[in-house]
Amino acid sequence: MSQWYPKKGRVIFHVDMNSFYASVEMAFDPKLKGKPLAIAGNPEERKGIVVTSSYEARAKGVKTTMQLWQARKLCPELIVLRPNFDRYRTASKEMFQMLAEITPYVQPVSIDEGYIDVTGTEQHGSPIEIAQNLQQKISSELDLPCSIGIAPNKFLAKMASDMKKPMGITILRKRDISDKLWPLPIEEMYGVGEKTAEKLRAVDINTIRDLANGDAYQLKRILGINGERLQNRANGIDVRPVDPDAVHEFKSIGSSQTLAEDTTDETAIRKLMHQLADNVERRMKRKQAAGQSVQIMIRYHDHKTITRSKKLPHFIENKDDILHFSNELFQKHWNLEPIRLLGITVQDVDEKKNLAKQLDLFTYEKEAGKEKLYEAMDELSQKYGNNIFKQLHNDDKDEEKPRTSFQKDFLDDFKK
DNA sequence: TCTGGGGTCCTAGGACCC
DNA sequence: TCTGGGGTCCTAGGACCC
Repeated sequence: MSQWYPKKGRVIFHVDMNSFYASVEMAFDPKLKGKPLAIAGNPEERKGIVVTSSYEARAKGVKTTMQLWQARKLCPELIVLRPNFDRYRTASKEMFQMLAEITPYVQPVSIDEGYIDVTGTEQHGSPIEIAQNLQQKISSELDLPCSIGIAPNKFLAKMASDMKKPMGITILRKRDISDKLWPLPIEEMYGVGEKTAEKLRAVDINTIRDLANGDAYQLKRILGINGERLQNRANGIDVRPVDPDAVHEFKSIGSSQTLAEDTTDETAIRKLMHQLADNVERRMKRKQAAGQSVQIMIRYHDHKTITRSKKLPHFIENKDDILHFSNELFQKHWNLEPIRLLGITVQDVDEKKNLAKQLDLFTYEKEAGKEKLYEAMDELSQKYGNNIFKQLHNDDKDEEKPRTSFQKDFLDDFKK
């Protein structure tokens, strides 16, 4: 966790790749350039929705999440490709590598966008020069377009990168807010979705300016803590640091899939559960992670969706365990109606190297002595909370009683 | 005719403890 | 016997983002 204290005069970039999947395909096969292109799932399995489309397709009205048949109606010459995630991951990695050459303060937020904090990197030139060089490098070496927002904080940088696409560079200083940010309709603000926009419109807040100057008390009443946060952002206030470690602090790993058709067939359901558990296990292995809760999701024929979860007394990482607890939840909560989608997610996930540190505490005591152990536990409990020690207790319910009593002593001490 | 699949964060009620 | 207040954990659901 980087303790990068927000300070005055930060310079933050938000780098946003333009129609990323479509652009990668065009870089891969230049014959596609200049043509209306859509990346979409499989239409036969009712996943035929547009994930990304090129600007040429957008000009004809093609939009993300649109059904494929709709898109084809709007644009009969549309070229449709299935996604090639390996290609996108490779391109993404190379792009982030270029960001890392400028500064170690790189925070990826998704496969195609990220923040960097370029404060104090004058040796590379002025912020605008750095941005131009970066955009040029990504374009010439990867053949990919991007937009860059330059601002004193993350929120403004994010809004700025959205203002000029494709291949834009936009500076949004505090003094530009009134002219550039405030005129925008409220739903264009990052963090304001459909529901929040409805609520705001209902009290006659229609632009970001209205939000910035709105009644703080009223906002808190209708949006809770989020009202305060959104209003701050509308006023250009956002102290969140660019955190390079955030990418390692994942909290859940899940997999879900819509069935080819709604079903009550237990064989089909079992097969899908296996697939999902397999998928989750594979990705947990890749990340060297284990987790302590299992959640299942069931979406029924009528789109009604439920989630059911269970916190476990120990960490799990294997397919057998994932499947076992998922099945348990499923059997208990399925209402026997036809199912459209199933999902399995492992939550309370951490990298095993961190967990190993916890489990090794008692070896550590023997080697380093009690004083050192107390320090280590102090550190761990501050990071994870005291309940982490209860897990150890549950793990060793039957044997190793001394551990349990030791913990109790420790926790008593700890409270004093 | 019903928008996929991967996530994060927040809320709210009940259980439980002090 | 009923009376508070404070805090955390667990679970389910909702909103949002890409």
